[in-house]
Amino acid sequence: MRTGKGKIETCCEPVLAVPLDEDEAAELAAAFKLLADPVRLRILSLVANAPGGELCACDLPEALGRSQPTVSHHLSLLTEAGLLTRDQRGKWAWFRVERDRIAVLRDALAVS
Amino acid sequence: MRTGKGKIETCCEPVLAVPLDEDEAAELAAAFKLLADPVRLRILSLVANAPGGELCACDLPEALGRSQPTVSHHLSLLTEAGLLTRDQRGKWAWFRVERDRIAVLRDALAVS
DNA sequence: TCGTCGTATCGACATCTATCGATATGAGGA
DNA sequence: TCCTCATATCGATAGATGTCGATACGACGA
Repeated sequence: MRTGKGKIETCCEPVLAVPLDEDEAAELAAAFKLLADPVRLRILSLVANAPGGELCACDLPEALGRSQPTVSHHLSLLTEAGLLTRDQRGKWAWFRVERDRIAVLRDALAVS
Repeated sequence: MRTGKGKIETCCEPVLAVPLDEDEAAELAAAFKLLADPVRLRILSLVANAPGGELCACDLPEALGRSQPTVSHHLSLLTEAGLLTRDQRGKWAWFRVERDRIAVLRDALAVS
């Protein structure tokens, strides 16, 4: 059974260019599910726009108005999927956006 | 309170280019939620690749392996959001993909 | 005015998930 | 070896949602 977790694969023909079979659809849907949450979108946005392109996890609970466990949960999902990469430095965890992964999802929505 | 329903707006700065505020994030998340389901992705894919770019709702329950009420439910969501347009012809409802709307979501994932 | 058939709505249910408090883990520093 | 603090995990809960059977609606044809 499908869990919705795990890395986003190179993945999937463009939705509008090729008929998707069940498995491709499930995989793509699991990927978009990660973008289907406002907290996760803001995490991606905050990290991408942080100075140097990286952000410390410690800044997020306040920036997002969510508890530390909640933030940690979302960071895990995004990192598992490969949309973020984690760099542990001493006590702090720093995150970067993996733009190639985002591009995969973007390309799946190719219009022409 | 936000329902997640209703039309996708012109909507939203690119996630990676501009820090999203809460409202923008909620709106974008609601939009991606529509793509976060395998049945809806397959509907979009099947309609987009149908001859003439349109498909009769009557073909979908069998093609998707879902009940007629379930298909109807998903068609409603996609149409409400403006990702599909409906054309009633006699007893049959025909659907087209609104590619401009898809492009809005695609552009929100602009990488560079 | 029926009957048929495509589609929509309703009600119910199981599953999923975002959330948080409490607690565990683990790395540094004293 | 403690204490501190950043982060992860656990357990519980409330709300969302995908699904279907039953039923209502509505257009067409006889």
